Amino acid sequence: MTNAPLSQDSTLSIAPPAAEEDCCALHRRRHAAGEDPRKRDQIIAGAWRVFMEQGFDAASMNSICKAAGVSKGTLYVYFQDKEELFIETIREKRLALFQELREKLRGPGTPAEQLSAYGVGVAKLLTSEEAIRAQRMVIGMVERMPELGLRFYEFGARRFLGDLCAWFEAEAQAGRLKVNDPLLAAQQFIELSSVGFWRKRLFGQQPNPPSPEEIRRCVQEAVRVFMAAYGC
Amino acid sequence: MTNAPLSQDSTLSIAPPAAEEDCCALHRRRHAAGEDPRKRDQIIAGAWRVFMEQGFDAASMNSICKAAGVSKGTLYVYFQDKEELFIETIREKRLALFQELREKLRGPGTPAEQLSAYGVGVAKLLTSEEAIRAQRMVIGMVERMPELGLRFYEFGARRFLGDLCAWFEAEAQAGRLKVNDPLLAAQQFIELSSVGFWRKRLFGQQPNPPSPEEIRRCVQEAVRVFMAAYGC
Amino acid sequence: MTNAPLSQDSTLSIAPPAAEEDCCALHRRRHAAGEDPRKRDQIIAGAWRVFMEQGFDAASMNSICKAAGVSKGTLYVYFQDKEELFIETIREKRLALFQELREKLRGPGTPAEQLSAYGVGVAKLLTSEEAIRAQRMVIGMVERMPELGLRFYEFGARRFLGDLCAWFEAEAQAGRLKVNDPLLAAQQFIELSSVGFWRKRLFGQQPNPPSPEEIRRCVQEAVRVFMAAYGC
Amino acid sequence: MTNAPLSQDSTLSIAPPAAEEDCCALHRRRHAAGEDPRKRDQIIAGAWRVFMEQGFDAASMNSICKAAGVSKGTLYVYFQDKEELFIETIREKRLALFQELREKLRGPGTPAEQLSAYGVGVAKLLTSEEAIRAQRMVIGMVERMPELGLRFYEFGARRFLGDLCAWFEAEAQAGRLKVNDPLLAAQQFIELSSVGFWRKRLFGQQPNPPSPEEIRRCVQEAVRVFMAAYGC
DNA sequence: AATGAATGAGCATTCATTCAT
DNA sequence: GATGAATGAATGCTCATTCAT
Repeated sequence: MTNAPLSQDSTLSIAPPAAEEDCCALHRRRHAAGEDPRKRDQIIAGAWRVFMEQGFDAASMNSICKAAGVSKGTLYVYFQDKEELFIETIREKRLALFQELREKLRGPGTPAEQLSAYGVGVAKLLTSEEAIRAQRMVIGMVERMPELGLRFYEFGARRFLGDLCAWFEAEAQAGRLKVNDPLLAAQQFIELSSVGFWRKRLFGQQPNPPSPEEIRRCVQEAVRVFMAAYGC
Repeated sequence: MTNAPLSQDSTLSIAPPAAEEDCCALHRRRHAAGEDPRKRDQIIAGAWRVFMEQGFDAASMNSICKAAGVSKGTLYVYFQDKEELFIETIREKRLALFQELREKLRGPGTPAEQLSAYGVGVAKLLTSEEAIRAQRMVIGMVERMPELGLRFYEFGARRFLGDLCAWFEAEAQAGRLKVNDPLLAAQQFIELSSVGFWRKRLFGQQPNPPSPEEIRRCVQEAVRVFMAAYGC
Repeated sequence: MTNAPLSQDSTLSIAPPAAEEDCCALHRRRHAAGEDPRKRDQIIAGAWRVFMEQGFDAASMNSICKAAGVSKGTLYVYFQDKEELFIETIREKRLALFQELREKLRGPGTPAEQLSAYGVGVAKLLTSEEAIRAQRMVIGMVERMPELGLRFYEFGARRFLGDLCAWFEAEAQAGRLKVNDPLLAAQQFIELSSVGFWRKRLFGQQPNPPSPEEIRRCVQEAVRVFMAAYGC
Repeated sequence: MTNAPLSQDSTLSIAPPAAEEDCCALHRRRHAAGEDPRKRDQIIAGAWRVFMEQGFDAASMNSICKAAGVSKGTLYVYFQDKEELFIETIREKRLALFQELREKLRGPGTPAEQLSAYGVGVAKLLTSEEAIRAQRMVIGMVERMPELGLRFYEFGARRFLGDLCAWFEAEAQAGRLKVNDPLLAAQQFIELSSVGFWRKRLFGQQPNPPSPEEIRRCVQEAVRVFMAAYGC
């Protein structure tokens, strides 16, 4: 039923680009039930807004309909039930959030510079308003929907750790870093990069994302500490 | 109607002042409505069990009554509504959880040894089953009950950071460590100590608390990294 | 959950006898949840009115609540769901309807007279407004609730057939009737007694129960036919 | 809006006069909206299948569309609403079921033989799976759709009774039977012929139609009883 | 003071019907 | 003329809260 035609996983755009419109118009005048990607995105966008503000249980399907601008019937054509809607909403959000980050390690500069760029990316991402909201919801639902937590972690944190890990191994082999346990090092670096911010944000302690300057400073210190321990 | 007598948020004393206590005990066996601390604890214990297993919304007041072994009427004498019961339950749990930790830094040994002991304590605490469940619930409810998150952080993380921070300042002044920004250093050390575990546990990625051995290893590395960056 | 205190299936009395009232009042002031037979009867009475007029599906639980003068919550304490309420309603009605009949065969008079009295009883019963409504509902639900039909037949028709059958056997042995297949004879006699009426009433062809005179005439003919075939 | 082509059944026919029909057939292959009898039959066939299995309320228009292989729009062109579709479906089924029977009384043989043949026909018909399902549905809906019950009885039972009645009158006049009240006699004979079976089948007590042998035996006894009472 | 039966607003979900394509 | 996506009123049911006992 689910995530049909989101080819690039990045367009949450509600106003569809004209080009695609034309293309569709050419091939078929009307979408099959539950198959119009534009409508699906519209529902997900509304659901996201409501879930984000009220959480899974407090969000009523009625509010979601209103927020999405579709009728209940339509909503239930696209998603079997509230749970599926939630899971899919989180999935789309996760995809949208995690898309951009992964290339930073391939950038130019010294290891410290590359690390720094990556650290800033991670810190910015993890503490962005949307990511925090998504993570809060997922964490809050882990007991009742364990799969959701697994997937979220798997496709978020795990992936970054993998990238970073591989990069550490390469750097170590090239003799530019001294890393025995690259996974541990990767985890350490990620924790250091968002030091304090993530936790604070999760608990609502800091209502707004940290400023770029705060992040920069934090990551700079993270790199300093990290290089002190692992640099040659 | 939070009839808790906790004036400074640190005393968990539920028992009413001695004078009244005595008087009561002497003159009548029976407590005023909603004033029997034993019954209050009993309710909180039941509520904690149910909330922990089902979360705030999915937990029904009925189950809580059953779990606590009291009637609905009684429950509503002690707590105004579900929300208050939840907040108080979390509060008690937080107090219970955070009680033990704070003395570790005053222990004997080199700075590295003291740090190590403290790191193990923090990591063990933060990833214990009860703490994880409590944190998940709090995080999941932050949007709807921001106060709850604030307090939880304030009286948990913040406090440890404060202790650690003060300790760093002292060690720096004594010339045993080189710490410019003790708060940042404290945050870094705490993140390093529970590296990876906390996040994983929150997301249900790791169903059981890390073993003492895992924690030991993780903290050892944390101390190593930390000392490399901040040691003299 | 269901039919608590109906020990002998005979008391459908909605207005409880004063004696019982007193007794209850003496032993406990209040009934357990879902255990007050007066309230149960009240709900069943309301449900019967609504089901009778609209049928199972068209009857809404809301209407039933209103008709019964109880809240939805209460209703759902006494009956697990709509289906159970329906089944129990039908059961009570069946018991109430079928209670009176069975003694007629033991009455005085010639076999023809006894038969006649019984035939009138059966015909009157089967075509009474309440019986017709109950039978219509049961028949209409047989596909979805086969048990219901089975029980209804089992405890209604089957029982009468059994009585009649036994009576025929006795009469045959006493040499007053010539009956080879007493079950068939019993069925024949019952069909003859309500000849045409039952079917007509079921299909709504005859809005009111047949008059006593009509019944008398019909049964008289039934007895005549029957005695012509089975009399000595 | 019942555009059925059933000329005799009391002329519900809204269908246009033959002339226009021809004209249409000649000039264009396409029927006016809701006028293609093949499509109408197709819908009725699908509706019958679904109604038969689920009953009026539980059957959804969606399932019926699927079963009939037409779209909802089309369905609603042919039938104003669910109720009308149901009524028409029942009507067609009634016609189909009752079509075959009426000639049996004109067959050869003694009165007893003719009666026997007719009785077998009636018993077989009334207890056939399709007839039982149809009758159950009609009976279950009588309260909400009284017309439906009236018509069903009128064009089913009533008709047979009429035939049989006329036959009895003829036989009586010919001196072959002694019948005072031919209508009563007809009802008696019909009840005797399906003795027990009809009721049992209606209540789901007997999941399959009675075997030919069972029917034969039952009718044989019916004829015996009947002739004992009415034969010369 | 304690109880738990009763309440009814609120929920997720279904489905007969309409109407733009 | 046919389609089937969209609608939203209506349903069965739950559960936080109240209050008579």
